[in-house]
Amino acid sequence: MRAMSTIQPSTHGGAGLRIADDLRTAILDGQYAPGARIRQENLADRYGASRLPVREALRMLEGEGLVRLVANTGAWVTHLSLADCEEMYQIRERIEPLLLRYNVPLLSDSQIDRLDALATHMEHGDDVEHFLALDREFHLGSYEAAETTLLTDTVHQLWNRTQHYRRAFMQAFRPSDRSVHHEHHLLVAALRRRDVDEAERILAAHIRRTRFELSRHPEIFAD
Amino acid sequence: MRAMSTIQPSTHGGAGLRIADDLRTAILDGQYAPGARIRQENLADRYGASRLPVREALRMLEGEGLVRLVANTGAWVTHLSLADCEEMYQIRERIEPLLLRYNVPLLSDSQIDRLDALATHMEHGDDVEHFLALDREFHLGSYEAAETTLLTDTVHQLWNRTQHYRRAFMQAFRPSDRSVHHEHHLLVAALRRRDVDEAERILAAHIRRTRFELSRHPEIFAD
DNA sequence: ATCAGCCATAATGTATCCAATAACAACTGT
DNA sequence: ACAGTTGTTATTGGATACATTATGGCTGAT
Repeated sequence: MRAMSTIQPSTHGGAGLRIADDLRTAILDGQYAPGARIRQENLADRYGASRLPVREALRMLEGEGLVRLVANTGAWVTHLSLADCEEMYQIRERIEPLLLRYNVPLLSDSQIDRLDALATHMEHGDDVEHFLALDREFHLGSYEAAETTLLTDTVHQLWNRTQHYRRAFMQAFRPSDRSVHHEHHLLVAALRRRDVDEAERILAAHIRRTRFELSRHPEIFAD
Repeated sequence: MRAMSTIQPSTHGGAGLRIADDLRTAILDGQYAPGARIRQENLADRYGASRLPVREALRMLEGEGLVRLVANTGAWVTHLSLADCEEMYQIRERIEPLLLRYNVPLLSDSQIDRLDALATHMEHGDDVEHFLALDREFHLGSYEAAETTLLTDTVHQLWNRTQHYRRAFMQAFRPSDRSVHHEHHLLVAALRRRDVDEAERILAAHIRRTRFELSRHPEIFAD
């Protein structure tokens, strides 16, 4: 009846998934802040569906760590503590190099060219959202060649779960430090040489350095 | 009508969770083989509930990777390929040492005593199920001291997702090789010395060796 | 005899309705 | 005035009923 604006339920059997996809995007875009309450009925009529597929969507996103569900109480966008976030960065530091290792021999020259262009493009321009998008595209792009499934999914989830705090950090501090870009270019160079071990080292250091920077600004995680 | 034996629905608001816990246990116990179809209605009247909480439970287990859901089609116990399993072992090889690192300084002497006893107990006795349970208790027990959340959960999930293939491997081959036990004892010794780096190395090697053994028996993953 | 297409059946997806829980506010008693 | 309690309301949890989709068997034609 209402909210038929967005989409008509022409396709049966994927409502929960569609809602989950949309809600995920909304959370990652920052339209929902961590800790924000999610009301089932709101989503239900926003998507012109009943609360049932909404609940399924929430369960899916709970599995991805983006949403926290409490029985008989409600749903909230997951809120991370600094300790949680550091944990995730430590995990990333260990498994992203592994994922990169899978990819190094498989990345095409043109894919590497694209990464190069992204790294360069990222250096110029001062819009936070733009930087976040390019940075994400750069790193996840370097993982696109291999057909790993679980590993790729895990890394994507880690990026999603920390997305908001990356944004908060960038918005608050806009580091003048150019290390990020140097590391990106070094990484591209190592990829060109197909130097797996060095690529792993650079990436691990890149993530570790980011973790240190985050740790120095615990106020981002203040409730 | 039946199955009111187990629990009366006195508690409102946790049915999905209860079903998920039960089903998870059943899958890990081997009562459901990988690839087995899961019928919503079956579970529904087994647990004396409607299909609705069953679906929630399935979504939860899907998030944990134990179940695969296809829209309009059904649910199956997740089936892993050898490549998938190797991926998981490679991830384990990288992050379990990290989790162990968190724990080494926090494990109490009595906890280490218990690990020691488990390692010894595991050596004698030839029941596969018993070995699996003790091995799991040993390793996950060595991760119980730290209050890491995401990392601990991830490791538990990896253990759960590979549980069936560990069982299949042990049932099929019962390795006469005693390396497992030597590694366990070496690990306990390193923990006693609070030698973090060495403990990490031993654990990584332990997991890596297991991965190699698995790789030599692809027939376990034959459909 | 084999394969394509159709139909019947069984299982899943969704909406609506009702029950139960929890948060909140007003009230009463000390 | 304050705290404990009770009632009210908004929100979530679950069951039943119905729509929709996939699947397996059957029929018929080539």
